[in-house]
Amino acid sequence: MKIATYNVNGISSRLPVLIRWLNETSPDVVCLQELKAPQENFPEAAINEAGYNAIWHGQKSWNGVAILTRNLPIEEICRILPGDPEDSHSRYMEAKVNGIIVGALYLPNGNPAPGPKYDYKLKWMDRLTLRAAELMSLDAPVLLTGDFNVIPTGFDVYKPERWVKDALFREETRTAFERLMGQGWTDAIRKLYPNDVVYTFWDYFRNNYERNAGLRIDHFLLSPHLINKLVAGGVDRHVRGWEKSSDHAPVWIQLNDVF
DNA sequence: ATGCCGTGGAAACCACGA
Repeated sequence: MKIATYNVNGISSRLPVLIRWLNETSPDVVCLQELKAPQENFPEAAINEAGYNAIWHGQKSWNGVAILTRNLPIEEICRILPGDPEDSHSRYMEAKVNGIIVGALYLPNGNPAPGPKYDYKLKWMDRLTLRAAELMSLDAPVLLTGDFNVIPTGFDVYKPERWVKDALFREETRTAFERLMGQGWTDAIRKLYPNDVVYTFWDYFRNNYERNAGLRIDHFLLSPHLINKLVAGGVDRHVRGWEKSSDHAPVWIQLNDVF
């Protein structure tokens, strides 16, 4: 089973690129972030026509997440991250697909830091860590994936010294991420490529993609049950070079789907 | 060190992203 994550940066503007990539790579499960569309404007017909079922949680202007599957039923578990009834952002969906619990997330950016947006990010990470602990305690195959807006280490960014005060890389962010990982999650892409520079995002300006001045912020966290099922993974880097591309590239893993 | 680009929504600029 091939599972992918893709921050599309606006599904309306990205639809041709998304469909082209789906046709080219045929992932079985796709988690999308930054739909930037209200619930009623999700292009369900076009997604269905490409061969995918979808559940989504939209929001006007910002955020928005979706889970797509090809020939697999989706059993929705929830569409908000538990822990804060005041939080109105569409940033989390959870569903069971093919026996795996998939937590699909768009973690807050948090800039400028410090400030209220950074406080929100850290609180959101605390809530995610609580939910992740609950999922871990189920002793079931669980996958947390999406745009984490966290650069785990200095090896995951071009010129880390420029990012030490940024919400994606500052010490509190990395500490919070390490606390989550300490529950026993495995960073699938880093496990597959322990010694390679891997980026999943390149800013639109300053020819960052052409210069490979990127970040690795889109991740797959595997619960222990899935570690031995991981057979491959990578970044569909070339998609970032297409016309009208997102600033993120799709990232994917392949799991040996015997349960 | 920086929003230089891109998107959406409202309004012909601004918020937001990372």
